[in-house]
Amino acid sequence: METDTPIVETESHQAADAEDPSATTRARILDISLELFISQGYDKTSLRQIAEQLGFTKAAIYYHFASKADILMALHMQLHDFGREALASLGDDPTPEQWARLLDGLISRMLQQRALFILHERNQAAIEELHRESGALDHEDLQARFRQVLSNKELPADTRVRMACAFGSVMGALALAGDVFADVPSDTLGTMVRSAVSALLPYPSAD
Amino acid sequence: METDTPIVETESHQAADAEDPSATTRARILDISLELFISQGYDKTSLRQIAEQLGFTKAAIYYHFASKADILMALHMQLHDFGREALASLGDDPTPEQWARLLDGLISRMLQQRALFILHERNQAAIEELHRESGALDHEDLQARFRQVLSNKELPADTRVRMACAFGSVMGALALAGDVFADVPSDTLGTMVRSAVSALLPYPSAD
DNA sequence: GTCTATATAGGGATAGAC
DNA sequence: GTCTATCCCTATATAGAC
Repeated sequence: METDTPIVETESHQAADAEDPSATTRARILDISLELFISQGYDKTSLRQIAEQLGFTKAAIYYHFASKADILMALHMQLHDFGREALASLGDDPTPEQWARLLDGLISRMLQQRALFILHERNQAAIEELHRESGALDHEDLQARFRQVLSNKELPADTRVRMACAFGSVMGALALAGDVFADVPSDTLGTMVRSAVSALLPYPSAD
Repeated sequence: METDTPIVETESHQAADAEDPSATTRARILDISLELFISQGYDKTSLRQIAEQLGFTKAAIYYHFASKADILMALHMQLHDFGREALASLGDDPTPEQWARLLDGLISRMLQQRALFILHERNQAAIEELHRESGALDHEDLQARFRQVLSNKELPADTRVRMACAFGSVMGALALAGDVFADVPSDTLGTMVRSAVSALLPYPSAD
């Protein structure tokens, strides 16, 4: 399956400086879970299986996470933080120009974090359930924000569709990076996708 | 969730002329399953739940399908047939021009059948497992064919990336049709997506 | 063709020893 | 922080009545 390029990067080690063993274990759990959740799906992945790859048993995981859903939530939050930060620069109804610039600036970091995006694409149902159960905590969600931007009726329909296509282009390339595009260096791929985005949303770049 | 536009169209009623009750029930099972597999995911959807919506019980489903996986397989085959037919016109290593034309001709039918595409996007893991277990029966798979086309090293990398972006654009619009783009008529949406594809792969259309 | 009842298995989660 | 043992629940699938 993923024999060529590893999809999973090292996780952002939360608040751990270097040697905190518990944080390291936590990160290992997230790493392995991310990989399994992508390749097998969240539901088909059992805690027993995760524990097996870690080298210890199912129950040990409960020391680090309250539940299986909690692991998914932690991974979800990594993407959420990524998106929150990215969308912060956008107003309530961004212009397609702003949208193009946003994608342009994000692409290389999206490529680095592509496992998180693929996780979401392939486990939307599980993540939606997560939201339902958590009640919308403080959870102004990324996806909701995303839909809001693309729903903006101030913009002509064809522009909104182009914005969706631009995002779809990025996701399409992302999904194939390290697989069909394993031969293309990440930087190069980023440049090419940026070119595609500007072909879809042809606005002059000011600076 | 899907309160606005129903994602699921009426299924192709296999070999049933009109009144064959068993074929109708079969189609109903597929309809309901498709809807549930998309909204909840394949794994989280139980046969009990499907039967509930049908108005009878779990065991009755086994009269029409040998297993739960069989239902997914039937749905998968609908997309497979769609794709087989579509890709038939392509040679082994199509030019980007042929690719653009293919997408162009396919978009409106893809929009009609978008539930099948979304099913695949959101249940890739389950479908891959299906393939593993079925052994590759006669199964020259759609996805493999797809990767093959985009892996063609005869083409420059940027062209291949553009082809992937074009497909991603279609999928991106597809995923949002009836949701964010519920206000855009299907025909109009199709036209806009076609325009996006030709912006990504700008080749003159001959006929 | 649809039902009830049941066999069987596996997963999530908890308790408590070390 | 990791282990064993166990509880409880739900799911697939089968057998057999109607």
